[in-house]
Amino acid sequence: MRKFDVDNSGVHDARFSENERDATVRAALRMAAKRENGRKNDPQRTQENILDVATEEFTTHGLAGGRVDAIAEKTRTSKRMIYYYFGSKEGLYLAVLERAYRKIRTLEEDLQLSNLPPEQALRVLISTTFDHDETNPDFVRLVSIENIHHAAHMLRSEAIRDLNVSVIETIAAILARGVAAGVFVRTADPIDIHMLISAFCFFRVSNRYTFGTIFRRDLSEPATMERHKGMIADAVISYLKS
Amino acid sequence: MRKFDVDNSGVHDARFSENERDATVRAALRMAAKRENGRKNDPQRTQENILDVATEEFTTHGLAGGRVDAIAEKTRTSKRMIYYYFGSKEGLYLAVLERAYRKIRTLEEDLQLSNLPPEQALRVLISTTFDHDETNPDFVRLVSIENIHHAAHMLRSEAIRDLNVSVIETIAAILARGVAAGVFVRTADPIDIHMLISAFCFFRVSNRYTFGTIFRRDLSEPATMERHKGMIADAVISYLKS
DNA sequence: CTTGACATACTCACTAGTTCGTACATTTTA
DNA sequence: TAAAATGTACGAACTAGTGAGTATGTCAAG
Repeated sequence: MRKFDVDNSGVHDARFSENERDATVRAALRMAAKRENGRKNDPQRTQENILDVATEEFTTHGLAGGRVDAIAEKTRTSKRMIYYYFGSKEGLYLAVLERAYRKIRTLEEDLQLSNLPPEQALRVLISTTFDHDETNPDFVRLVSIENIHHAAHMLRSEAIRDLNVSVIETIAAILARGVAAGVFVRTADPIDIHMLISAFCFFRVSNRYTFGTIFRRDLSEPATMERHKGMIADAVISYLKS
Repeated sequence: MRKFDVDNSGVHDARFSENERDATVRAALRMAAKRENGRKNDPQRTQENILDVATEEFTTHGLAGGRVDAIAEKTRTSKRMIYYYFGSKEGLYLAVLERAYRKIRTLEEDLQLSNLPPEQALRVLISTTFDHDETNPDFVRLVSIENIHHAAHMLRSEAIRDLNVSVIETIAAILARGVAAGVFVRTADPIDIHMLISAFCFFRVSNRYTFGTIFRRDLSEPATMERHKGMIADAVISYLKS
């Protein structure tokens, strides 16, 4: 039997209150002791398990292509539980999407860029964005899927919308400092710059298969990755300096 | 009897060979005359009609999300005809994909760039790519969908694979001329440059909805478009000059 | 510290509706 | 009249979702 680690750090913040979490942690410890005999009630683990499997299913087959039955089969639990916890296929998909976004927020949060010189700060930011997309293909695919569906589910989730805004502020600050210091000569819109960076990093992952097929090039090769990382950074910076 | 061949050598070639096109044009004219009374056999028009509707359906709902019955209802004809001509839902999807690619090839074919100075040639090429993605959101969406399906259908179609290669040759020539003339100082890989350009142009369209939702910005606004077009061109050129 | 009532977590089997695909009949064209 | 093109109706399989009952854990009262 497979064991699932119940690590999930920030995940339950939204769904469970502090009190409830304590209760659940205690419960989990109790559970851990007598794991091998018959049924155990472990809602947290069950939900995480469902979300893990659902993420895999939706990212490989899309929302419409993903099968609830297929998800159910791969979980430790049953289809009935999926509906018990998430209400519907769409509800499950939304939960998957939100969890993916939440996971990212924690990563993006602290990057001490304000004490670095502007150009270096920007390079670090670009490198971070690049690595982020590279190491989170699931997230990239979910966003692609969302776009096919006209971002319909995203619209319903404020949690997701009020995200990325901090990145823009970070970029705006770097650009302002750069111009003030005379390192950058161009005054650019921070959202545009974010898009220039994000487009390249995202595309490398989202279009990996078609691009790879057409040009017979493996974009996940380390050497290619490093070259691309350098290229996007140089392109953005030379743009701001020209 | 079914017209659809398993190896589909017959269907697509026949539909687009020069000889038959003339024949069909003549037929179409004949048809046009007596359009209002009862059923007319017009296979070409029927197929085109199905492909138009199917493109719309697949680009809005994806491959799995697209419904054959929905397509059939919106056509001038019946579901039976879809299977008669395309064999299966996947066959139809593949035909849609191939037609989209074919449409693009004709557009990309002749761009007389070799007699323009390198920098200007590159600007024209970038502008063309930009406009292309902008005016062909269907194509962009189909490619996105293909990536979700790991480019599985693209692999089966050589027609599609042997495309874009000409763009690379064009870029390679421009870069070589630029370096020779001393306008560009950096020797870059043409495929990388193509990716830098394509990523931005593609992303603007493919991620229009999520990006628009998060940053509350309409990417299809003319002013925004022009600014972006200038930005990607400047970024690429300043990169090559640095 | 036991009991039993209650809430939560969970199981099993089932269904209503959808969806791709086809058998069969018919009409048009060459 | 043969072959190609088309319309109608239907079915088998799949798929999202549910009804109804069971197990487990909690907690308060005896």
